[in-house]
Amino acid sequence: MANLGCPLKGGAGKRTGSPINIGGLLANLPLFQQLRESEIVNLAAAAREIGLSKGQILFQRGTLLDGFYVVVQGQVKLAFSSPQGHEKVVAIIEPGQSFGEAMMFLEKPCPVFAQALADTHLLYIAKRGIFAAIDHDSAFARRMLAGLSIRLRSLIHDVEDYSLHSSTQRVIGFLLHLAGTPDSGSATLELPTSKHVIASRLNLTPETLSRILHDLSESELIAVKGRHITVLDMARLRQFDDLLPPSHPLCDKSG
Amino acid sequence: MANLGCPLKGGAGKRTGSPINIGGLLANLPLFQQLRESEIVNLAAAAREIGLSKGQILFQRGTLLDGFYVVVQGQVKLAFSSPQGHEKVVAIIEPGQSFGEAMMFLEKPCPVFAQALADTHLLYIAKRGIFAAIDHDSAFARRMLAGLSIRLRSLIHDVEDYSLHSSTQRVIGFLLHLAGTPDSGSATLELPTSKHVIASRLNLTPETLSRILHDLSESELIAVKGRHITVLDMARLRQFDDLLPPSHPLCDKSG
DNA sequence: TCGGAAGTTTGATGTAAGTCAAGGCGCGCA
DNA sequence: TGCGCGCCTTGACTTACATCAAACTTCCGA
Repeated sequence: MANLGCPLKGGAGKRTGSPINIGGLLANLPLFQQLRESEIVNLAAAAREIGLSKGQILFQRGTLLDGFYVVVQGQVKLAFSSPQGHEKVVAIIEPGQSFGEAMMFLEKPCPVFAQALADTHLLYIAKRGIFAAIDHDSAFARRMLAGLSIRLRSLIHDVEDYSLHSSTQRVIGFLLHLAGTPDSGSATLELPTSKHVIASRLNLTPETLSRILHDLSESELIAVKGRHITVLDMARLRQFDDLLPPSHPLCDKSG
Repeated sequence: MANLGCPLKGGAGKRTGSPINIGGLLANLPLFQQLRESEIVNLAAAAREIGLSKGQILFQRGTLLDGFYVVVQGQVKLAFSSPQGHEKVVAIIEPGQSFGEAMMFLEKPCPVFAQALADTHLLYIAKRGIFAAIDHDSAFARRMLAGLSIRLRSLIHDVEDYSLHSSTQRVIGFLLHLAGTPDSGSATLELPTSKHVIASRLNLTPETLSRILHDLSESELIAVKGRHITVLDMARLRQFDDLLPPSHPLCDKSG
């Protein structure tokens, strides 16, 4: 097991104010937790640091990725934009999460663009490092496969959400997700970014999101204070989700 | 390179009328094309044949998959159903294509169910066979990763389609996809299954699909005869796609 | 402390697509 | 040959959500 505190220095001197420990960061990531120290060293050699300031574009749609990215600090959004200037956020990447693996393996133009939502600190890991790790260690290959599978499953979840659930149900799902484990009682949470971005992530307009949060407040299911939201009763909020459709008696074929 | 015509017989005698050559089938699949013959033999040992009749359910949502499936003949749909009895088709799997890999790697309940759209002949390949191949051959692992990446990319495409394109645009995209390569002139195509299923795949109701096809016919962009559709002018149909949004001048911020 | 830009809310209105309900068409089967 | 049953189409109506426009809030920098 790689020593998390090992004093590896990232490649040659990069443009970093603080001399950050690339190996240590890598070893902390879920994907790389079980790598041997020597393998971490190799990966670190294929990695470099990237700093982005808020709003900066990392890559545009159509870019060929020769590696993938890990967020160390900050936040990155993946989105596509329509010719009409509309924008749809596909994912919000938080520290510890990675993105771009699939497009790295595919060697096809990336269908989304990536933009920093805040000042952000990334690691870029070149393809060769990953391929070496795969060749070295089939367990690593399996973990990589599991990683992509998780991504796939969450995309399928999104598709289900968009096609089968109402906008209110999507918002509730999102809130429950943010609130995390507590199955009942109240929970408090903080929206990870602006409501504008979250609305897009949920496939709705800021106006609609605002109205839905308002309605949920009126029903005393949640309390909203800026980005701070309190779920007053997890169980009741979850029910509300199931409760909505019946009000529109659609294909109830019972006779 | 594996001999496509090699006289491998599938494991012990299965419930097959025709004694089908599992090894040969496997060797033909994109995923397994570059495997050595010995590896094909191993995979074949982990595989078995499955026959489904039209309408039969292969597995329900929530099933744990201990392997994945390859369609040899026929057609399988992957879909989820809402509590209200609605159904959303995620994918239509054609001969030569596979499904279930991601959920096999994840070891989590499958979020969709699988149902045969026609009498269908499948191969089931147990996890152990794939894991052995991965351990044996890192190039195979890479191909598996590329395979999942393709799947991921096409799901992202779906998400883009659902969130950014109108229903007419989605239908046009689908038709262009089916029509294939010809960049201009006319092309003829056959819908792969009933309009009901295709509508669901495109996230719209049968009524809406019917109306859209009608409108496209009226505009003399296509001609519809049952499941048989002729795209009269590929280029013009593609344009129509771009042409639609301007008719609804939305966020054009030019002064 | 003020000013102003960005983010958010609220209200009035529009519309794409869904729903409901008949009716037509094609096709297998008697 | 004609009957009956799915599949598809057509029309009238509904609705969830988007759009447009304007006011309000927050927060930061001068």
